[in-house]
Amino acid sequence: MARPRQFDEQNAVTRATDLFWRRGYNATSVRDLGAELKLTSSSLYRTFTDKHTLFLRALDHYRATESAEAEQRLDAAGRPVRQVLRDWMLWLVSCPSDGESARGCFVVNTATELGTTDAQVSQRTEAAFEVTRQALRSLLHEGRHSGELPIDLDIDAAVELLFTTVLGLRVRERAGHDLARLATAIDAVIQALGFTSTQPS
Amino acid sequence: MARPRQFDEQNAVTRATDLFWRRGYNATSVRDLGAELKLTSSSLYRTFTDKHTLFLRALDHYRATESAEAEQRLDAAGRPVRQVLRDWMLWLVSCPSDGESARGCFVVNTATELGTTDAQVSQRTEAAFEVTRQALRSLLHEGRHSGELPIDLDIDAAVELLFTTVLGLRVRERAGHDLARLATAIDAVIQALGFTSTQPS
DNA sequence: GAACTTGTGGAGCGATCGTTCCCATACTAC
DNA sequence: GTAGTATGGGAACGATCGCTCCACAAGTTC
Repeated sequence: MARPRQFDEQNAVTRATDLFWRRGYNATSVRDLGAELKLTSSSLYRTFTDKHTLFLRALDHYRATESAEAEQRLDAAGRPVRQVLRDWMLWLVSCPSDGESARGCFVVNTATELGTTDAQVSQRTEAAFEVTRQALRSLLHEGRHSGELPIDLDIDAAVELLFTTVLGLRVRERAGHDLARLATAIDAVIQALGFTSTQPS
Repeated sequence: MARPRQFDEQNAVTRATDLFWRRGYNATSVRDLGAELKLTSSSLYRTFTDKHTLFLRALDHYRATESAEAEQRLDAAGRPVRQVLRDWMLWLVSCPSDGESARGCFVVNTATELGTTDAQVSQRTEAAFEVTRQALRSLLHEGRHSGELPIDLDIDAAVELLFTTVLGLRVRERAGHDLARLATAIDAVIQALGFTSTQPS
């Protein structure tokens, strides 16, 4: 109906997500965002209201892409549960850290930086956490049903252990820890689940 | 030789540590610090050089107090290793969150906020992590030596698993997760170590 | 073409950032 | 008491913060 946009809004959100992901909320200024998204501040504010709202958009975008891919990779689809779990965790800690420093997990970084002080943010981080927990729960149920996992496995406990371990792995990835050590932790937690068939994965 | 200080430097560092711990580096302004430490900016800068240096002092103070207590609590001193480990982790996640929001672990919060971008900071966080890993390693060796843990326990793997789990617990504490669920994760990781004597701890 | 609507560029708002400076103050040394 | 010295209080520096405003550009509708 009038002058069309010269930029792609979705692409801008993607770039904003990457910047917030790497630097965190407080360390990313609106001018940084403008430079990275190639937007003037007027376009940025007209389109995204303000910095905080754009951050929420970035969080939502992350969940819709990165988190969604993670959950997709947790879908067994007939493959051995042990292998799915192992590949998934290895994939988590070897995420592309394209140049600069390791990014870790945007949700984990955000949860620790903004803690429980921002209701809109913590509602999103908690929702993301819950989705992962449910995906893990489903996978373990499938493993127990198929006989890969012991019938008396305490799934609630196993989910808590796996989920907690994953958060730890994400922190260690962000901190730049040696991938080999993270792989050791991954194999250890998988062994802890007590898979019955110990075929190599 | 001249006018004496009206404030206790050590107490000021303690208060600064608490503030940085709760809010992080970027979200804590020098004026916030001045108000909390009851210092004017001139005294603050004369004593602590600048914000970044004070932050390093706070990190060092944290390691010398909180981290030191954590490592002391990891010293078996004749008690069953299983009990030491369990009490230690429960203590970690039920740290006093005196009012306001949960503080988590200052080292973990710092490592995720500043990542690997600040060499002086990451050198300290990595050193703190290494001390914890070594304390865990010693405890596991003791458990294996006393027969509490299986003789063929892979201690390297167990250390990586425990350490990673602990980082995850700290994140979840910061995020305000239910203590009962964290306790479930703790019991699960302890069970994973395969203690031989299963007496109640 | 004219009228209208929306995006763009950029100056600039008030507030706050980390930091410095000045001076009165309060103590020691003699 | 006097001289010397480090501190405490606080104004104020330049830079940057998040954000607003406005004139102009670039389209659509008729």
